[in-house]
Amino acid sequence: MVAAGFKHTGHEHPTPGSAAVVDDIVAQLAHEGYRDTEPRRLVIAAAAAQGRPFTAEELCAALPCVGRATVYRGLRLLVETEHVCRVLLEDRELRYQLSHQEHHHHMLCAICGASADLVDCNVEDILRAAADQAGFRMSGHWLEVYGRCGDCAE
Amino acid sequence: MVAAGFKHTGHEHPTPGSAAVVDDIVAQLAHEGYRDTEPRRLVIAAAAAQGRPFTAEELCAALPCVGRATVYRGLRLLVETEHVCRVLLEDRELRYQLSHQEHHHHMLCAICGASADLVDCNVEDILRAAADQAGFRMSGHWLEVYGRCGDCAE
DNA sequence: CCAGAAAATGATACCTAATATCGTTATTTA
DNA sequence: TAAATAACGATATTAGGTATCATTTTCTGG
Repeated sequence: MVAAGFKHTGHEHPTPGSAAVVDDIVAQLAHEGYRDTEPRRLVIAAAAAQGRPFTAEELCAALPCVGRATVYRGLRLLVETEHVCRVLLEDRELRYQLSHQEHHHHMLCAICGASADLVDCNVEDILRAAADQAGFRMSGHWLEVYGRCGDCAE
Repeated sequence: MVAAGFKHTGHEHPTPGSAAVVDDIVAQLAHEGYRDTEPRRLVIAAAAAQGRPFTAEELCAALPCVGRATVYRGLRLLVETEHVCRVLLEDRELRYQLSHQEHHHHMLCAICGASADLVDCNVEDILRAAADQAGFRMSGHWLEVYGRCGDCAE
């Protein structure tokens, strides 16, 4: 999963995939006033269990005992609270992924669907400067990078 | 439309909005084997008449005499032949715009919806380098920049 | 610990954007 | 100018996601 040569910084969860991740996120949500519910925990656990970016529908399928609307609501909440980030495939399919970093972008493998976080690339500054040149004040951006991961590059 | 300080390079169409733009594109399409049809011309003309990025539905509404499917097909063809580019809003709404450049990105105004082309920003190189670091071979990317245009910055 | 307030849930209806189907029409070209 | 085929358009269908709302669960304060 973790490609060689990239770093993790801050905002880490305990050993990914473990129940501790769920507890951790639930605790942070509680701190913001969101209740600790069983369906919500299931959504978080399922999200954490995915090896790579997943769709909302995949999560629904993985959680037949949780209502569709609840899965979608759960994902939305996790995105808003920045525990999950959204990634956009080349065909505009929307996928989700547990977030490990503050702010970052993704490299997505077109073959196997794996993702790697791109950190410490100062794209923002360059974009802001380019925007300035066009007379715009930049407030946000959407960036995805596509390619092949080391394993699929053959 | 054209914000101060950005350039147009290559792949230009004649005076935007004019019938010449339509003839120009139709001619290029003909060269690639696509037929010159009335509905297709209407789609191109309508696209060229838009002042800012537009949705497929907006074009359908602007062309009540052209079938929905034809509008969508026409747009798809124009995107494939790179006469039209797709832009993605922050809410993932897909819009289209006549393309004026070879390859470029867009700055989108969150207030008025205007767009400006970002050219000559060497983001690609930086991304490719960052991808390399993550062990990925980059093949493409999706980038949109959001903010406020000069007029809406107040 | 219990009751009430509020939040969350889940079944389902609905919506929107887009594609697929397929018989008909228009455009080429030989 | 006729045959081949590309394109069209009406419509059905799909996919992804949101809205509704009655019911259930969670939390809080007494």
